[in-house]
Amino acid sequence: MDFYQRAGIVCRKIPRGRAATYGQIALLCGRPRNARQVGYALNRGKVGEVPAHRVVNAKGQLTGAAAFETFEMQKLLLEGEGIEVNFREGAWQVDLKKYGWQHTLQEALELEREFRERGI
DNA sequence: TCAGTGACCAGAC
DNA sequence: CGTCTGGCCACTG
Repeated sequence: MDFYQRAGIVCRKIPRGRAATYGQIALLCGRPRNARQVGYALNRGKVGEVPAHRVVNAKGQLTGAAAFETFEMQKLLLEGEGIEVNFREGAWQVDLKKYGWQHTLQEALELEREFRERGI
């Protein structure tokens, strides 16, 4: 399987106004323990054009902010979609209970089918 | 070849 | 609550 291609497809499915976690993307790619590689892939632009600002860590922290044009960019992009960003525990973060992407089983199965169709 | 380092995380305690 | 561990793997010196 091509993990990076899968990650790109998954990222493009994150709905506007929602945030997904690295672990969640790894899970949807069929590699539940590859959260680190998701961050690596985004950092190195290995996943193509994706809404990378919607990807946060398991606590909702904007840990990738430094990789954007300016440090505030990710926060501004999220706020532009109606997502609240608060400074807590020494970091900017979103409330995943409110804004987390609660993907359905349907969506997961749909992705699996898409991967199979594309042979990745 | 090898050890260290990351946009990480679930589970164990 | 907090801290630790092992799993992941491309890249670097």
